[in-house]
Amino acid sequence: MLKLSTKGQYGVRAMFEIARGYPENPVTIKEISERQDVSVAYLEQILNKLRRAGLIKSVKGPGGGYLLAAEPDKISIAVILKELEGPVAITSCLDPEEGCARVEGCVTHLLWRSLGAKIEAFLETITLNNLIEQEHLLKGDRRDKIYRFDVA
Amino acid sequence: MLKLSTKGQYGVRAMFEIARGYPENPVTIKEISERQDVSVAYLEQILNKLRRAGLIKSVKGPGGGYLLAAEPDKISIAVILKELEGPVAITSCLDPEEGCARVEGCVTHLLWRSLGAKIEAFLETITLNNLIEQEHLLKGDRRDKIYRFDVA
DNA sequence: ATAATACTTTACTAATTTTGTCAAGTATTG
DNA sequence: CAATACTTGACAAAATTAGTAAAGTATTAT
Ligand code: FES
Ligand code: FES
Repeated sequence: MLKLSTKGQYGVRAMFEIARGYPENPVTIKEISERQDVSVAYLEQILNKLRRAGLIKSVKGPGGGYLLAAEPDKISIAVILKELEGPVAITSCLDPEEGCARVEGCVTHLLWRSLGAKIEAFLETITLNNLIEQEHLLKGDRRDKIYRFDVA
Repeated sequence: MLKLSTKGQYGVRAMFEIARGYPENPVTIKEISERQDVSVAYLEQILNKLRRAGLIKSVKGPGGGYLLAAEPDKISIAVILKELEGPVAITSCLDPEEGCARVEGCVTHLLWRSLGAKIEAFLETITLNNLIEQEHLLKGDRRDKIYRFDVA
């Protein structure tokens, strides 16, 4: 339950690859495709959304590619996912575009709202920079010190 | 993003109605259907799963219906949702039945795992009893004291 | 007994969402 | 001016969701 679509997952992984080129090194779709094992055509779709949202910039022509539009520690996972999958909305009653007539007096409504808020708050605390830090730890030998995103 | 299916939502709402009959008053599918606005046929499907999972008991014949199999404060939302929608698995890589070959060295994997763990932990703290408490507050006038499931 | 109540099970299907592919562009630079 | 690389929109197969339908079985009040 509570699955994330591949679009969101691939999007975060693509942003991570682009973040590795920050601040001067444009990363091509082809590179992202090879490193993250996602088709070029699908990535085009995803990166277009992210560019229109202003999260990345593109550089055309030979030597071109994608660049982060802000510092890696200023871009949260929450922002990326929201662009690709819309706001966190556990139930359609909570979706800004849908709503529900039963909200008043609905016992579960506040529960789902609270869960959504918790998820959002968590994803807002994680940035691309955290992913880069995480990678350094994964590549190093300090297994005992791996940063596990707060998992106890 | 991160939507819950209607099955899960309706399931929790149905369990809430059954909890109101605890410990001696069987609640019929028809009653649940009317109060929660879900078709009888669909509820049959949902309640069957929950019964097979041992969360509720059924009493046949006139005067029959469904009863909670345990105390309302012993049944968490997490348990209900797991029966109806399977385990929390933000990505298919985390799904016990699927897995992923890239797990080693995957930067985002721990992130999704951590998020899933947080969601699960939260849902485990909420019980049917909490929903009943919440209803009392909603019906009362103490708007200032509404229990909001921890939303700040 | 038996009729009424109420749960049980399986099968099926329409609608939606997801997960992509494809093709024909446009822009930039060496 | 050719190669590189982004850009856009249309389209479709596959999977999932959200139900409906029908034909049961079990129990009890009368
Ligand atoms: S059913 Fe929509 S808010 Fe509860
Ligand atoms: S892609 Fe499967 S674990 Fe990261």
